[in-house]
Amino acid sequence: MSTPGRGLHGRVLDTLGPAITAGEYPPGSVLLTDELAQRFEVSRSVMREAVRVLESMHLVESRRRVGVTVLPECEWNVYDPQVIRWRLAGSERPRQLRSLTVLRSAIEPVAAGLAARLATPEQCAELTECALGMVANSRGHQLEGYLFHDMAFHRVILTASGNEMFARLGGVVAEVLAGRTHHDVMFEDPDPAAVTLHVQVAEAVRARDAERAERLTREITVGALQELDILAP
Amino acid sequence: MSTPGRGLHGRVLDTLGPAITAGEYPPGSVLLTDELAQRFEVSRSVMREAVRVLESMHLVESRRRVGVTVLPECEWNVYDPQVIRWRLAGSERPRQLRSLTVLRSAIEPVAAGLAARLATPEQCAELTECALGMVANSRGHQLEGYLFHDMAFHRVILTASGNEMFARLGGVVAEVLAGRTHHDVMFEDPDPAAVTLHVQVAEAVRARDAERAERLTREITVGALQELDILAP
DNA sequence: AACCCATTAGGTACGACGAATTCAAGAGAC
DNA sequence: GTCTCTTGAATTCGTCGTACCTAATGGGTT
Repeated sequence: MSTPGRGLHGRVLDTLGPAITAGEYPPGSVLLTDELAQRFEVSRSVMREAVRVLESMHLVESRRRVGVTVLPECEWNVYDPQVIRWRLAGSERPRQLRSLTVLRSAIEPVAAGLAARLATPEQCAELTECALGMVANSRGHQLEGYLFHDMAFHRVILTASGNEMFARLGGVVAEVLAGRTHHDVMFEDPDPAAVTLHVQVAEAVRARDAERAERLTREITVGALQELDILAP
Repeated sequence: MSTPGRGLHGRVLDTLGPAITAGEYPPGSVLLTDELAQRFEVSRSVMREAVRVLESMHLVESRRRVGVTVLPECEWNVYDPQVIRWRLAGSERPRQLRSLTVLRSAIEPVAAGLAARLATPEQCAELTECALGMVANSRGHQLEGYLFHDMAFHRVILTASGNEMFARLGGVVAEVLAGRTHHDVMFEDPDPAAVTLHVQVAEAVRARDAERAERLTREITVGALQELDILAP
C-alpha cells in the first residue's frame, strides 16, 4: 500500500520501521549504522538515509561515539501516517486501533458540525451518495461495498470541514474502518442503526443543521467506541 | 528550541523547510539536488539526507530524471511537529494558528473528560497546582508566569487522558498558547472568566465529574476560538 | 580528583558508475 | 505533409566505496 519500494532505503525502512514500532528494540537499544548496513546488504550511504528518516519520525536518535539509539514510545511522531501503518501492521495493532478510535470520537463530531456550515453543494451531494451506497450495501454480506462507501463518507465529512488538520485524518479513519472490516470481528451485516445515522448526518449537513450533524456523528463514534469496549463504568 | 544544529543536514532543513512550508516554491516546482548542494555549500550526501527527510514529511517527492518536486499542501504531514513549527514561524502563521485552535477545540474537551476518569492523584494535584499558579499570575501583567502554568495545565490534561494521540498534542498546544502571548495581541491581563474556568476544570477532574470537565473545557476552547474570530454567523 | 589521550562511531566530502525516465530526432505509414 | 511509433541520447537521481574529519567516551595517568 501507499509507497512500496521507493529505493533501497525504503526497503530498509519497511523492515526496520515495523520492527522498532513493534517494540523489538527496547528504548535505549543501540544500533550501529555499519552493522545495519551489513545486515541489510546496503551501503552506508543508504543506511544513513534510512536512519535520517527514522530520526525525523523521532523513532531513533543518532549520536556520535554511541550509535543509533531507539527512543521511548512517548517521543514517537504517532501522527505520521507511516508510523500509524507500521503500528497497525504489528502486535500493537489493538492498542493503536483504540487510540485512533478515541481520536475519531473527538474529531469527527466537530468536523461534521463544521461541514454542515461549510460544505459545498457538490460535497453535500457526494455525502448523500455515500450514505445511499451504505444503505444499498448494508444487507446480504456486501461488506466490501459497504466499507467503500463508509470510508468515502467519513473522508468527505473531514474534508468538507474546511480544516486541513481534520482533512489529513481521512486516510487514518479509512484504515481504521478497513481494519475493522478485514481483521476484526465483522461477520454480520453492519448495525442498521449506524446506517440510519449516516443517512441522517448527510441530511443534517445538507440542511445546514450543524448542531444536529455534530450530535448524530457523536452517536456514530460512540458506537465505534462501544465496539471496542471503550466506555464509562 | 527543540533540536537546533543536529548536523549539516539539519542546517539545510532549517532553511529549506521554512521556505517550502511558506509556499516560496509553488507545488510542482523542481529543485535539483546538486544545485541545492552548491547553494548550501554542502556535499551531495548531506543534501540527499535532507531531501530524504523532506520526503518523509511529504513536502517533496524525488524522481529520477526530474529532480525534487514540491508537493501540494494537501500532501504535507501537517501533524509533524517540525512542519508545525516551520509553518508557525512563517507567513502561514495565522492560518496555522486557526487550524490548530479548531483542533484544540475538538480534542481538549474529550481529553478532559477522559482525564476526569483516569487521572492519577498526582496528576489531579498537579492540575490544581497549575490552576492556582494561573490565578496567582492573572493580574499585574505577569504574562510569562501565567503562560507557564497555562501550558502546564493543558499538557497535564492531555497526558492524563491516557490517550497517546492526545498526549502528543501537548507540545502543539503549548506552542499555540505561547504564540498567543508572544506574537499576537495580549497586552492586557487574561480574561478572569477563563481563569475561573481552569480552576473549575481542575475541580471537576478531581471530583471525577467527566461530563462537567468536558463541558467546562469546551467553554475554554470556545473562548480560544472567539479570540480568533472563529464562530458561527 | 582533575586531566589527558587513544579509541570509536557517526559526520562529511568526493568520485565513479548504474539505472530509469524524459525528450527529441528520425524512420515509417497513412 | 502530417502523424505515429521507435530509437537513442541526455539528464538526474540512486547506489557504492573510500578517505578523512569530528567529537564523545572511557580509561589511564598525574
